[in-house]
Amino acid sequence: MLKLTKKADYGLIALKHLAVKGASASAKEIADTYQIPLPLLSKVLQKLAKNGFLLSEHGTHGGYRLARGAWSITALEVIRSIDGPVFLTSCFTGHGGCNHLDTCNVREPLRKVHDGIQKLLASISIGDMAQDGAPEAVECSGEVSAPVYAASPALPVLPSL
Amino acid sequence: MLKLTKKADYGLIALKHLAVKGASASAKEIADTYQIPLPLLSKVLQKLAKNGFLLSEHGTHGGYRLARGAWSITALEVIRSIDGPVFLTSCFTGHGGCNHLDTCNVREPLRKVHDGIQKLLASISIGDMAQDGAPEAVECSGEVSAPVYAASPALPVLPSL
DNA sequence: TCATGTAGGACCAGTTTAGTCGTATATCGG
DNA sequence: CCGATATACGACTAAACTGGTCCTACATGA
Repeated sequence: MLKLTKKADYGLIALKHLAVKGASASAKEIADTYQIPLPLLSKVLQKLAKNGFLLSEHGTHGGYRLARGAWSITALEVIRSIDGPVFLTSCFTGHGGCNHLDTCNVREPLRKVHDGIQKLLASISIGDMAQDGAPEAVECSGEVSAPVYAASPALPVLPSL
Repeated sequence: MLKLTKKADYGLIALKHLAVKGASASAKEIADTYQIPLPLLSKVLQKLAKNGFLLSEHGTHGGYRLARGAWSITALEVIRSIDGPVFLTSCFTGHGGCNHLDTCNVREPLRKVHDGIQKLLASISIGDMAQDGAPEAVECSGEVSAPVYAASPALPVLPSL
């Protein structure tokens, strides 16, 4: 089905909210604003905090705020942080999930698509989303073997795959 | 998790197999070659046949063969035919799955990613995959004919998006 | 007629998703 | 200190999806 989970969606929503606001916000505030179940959003935020995207503050006027610059957080990182590794097929899990490596005939072509999707996700940052305008970086040429993606100003370092 | 289902995977494998072989093949042949459970592959092939990608032939020497030129079948079509519509988020299902359209702040940015992925998938055809790194160790039944595609010209079908 | 093939519905176990609940803990305003 | 407000986190559940099996019906060629 190739779709994002709601958790990842919620994570992106929350991060963009914080980026736009430019200050800290409580989970409740975000949950109320976007009609997200509070306990569910809390878990997402906790995971984002644990992975270094957010700083959390307890107490009466606590909440979350961005731990890094919005431009340095990519959608790929966020999704991977919440949903785990992003794979186009189970072949790419690395731990030999594919039992017929010698016979499979679609792995290499699919890897190209896979890489393209990753680049695409890595080319959009929370900062891009926060200014709501088109990053217009998302330009996809038809040629997969030679994809030309105009990357965001500063393409951040990807965590090791 | 953003990953392809095995069914879609199997569909692509089968289509590429048929494109490379250039002749018809039975579900059993394909299933044996790639270690795919036969009944599962059968369902995928039936769906592909019903959607106009394959022609089926009953009987002793029956099987499936491509109904269209390999270069005119895109990965996007195949995946969509097997797994249903491809959506990045549930917001894009069209039938108003998203209940807070006015407040959601990530829809437009995500739509760009969504479109990019669709273009990427639409830019790869079975023909592309068939001529990719072809291991050519395909030594199935009898003849090893030079792969001849129905549609000769390299006509990269560009997405209309 | 029989082996071999497709067509397709019913069923099932395991996993994932989305979400709830309960409880512990930290911080601030009184 | 007290209590309101916040995060932290594990256990639990219902529903959906995935991957797969089983069974029957039907078509075709030798």
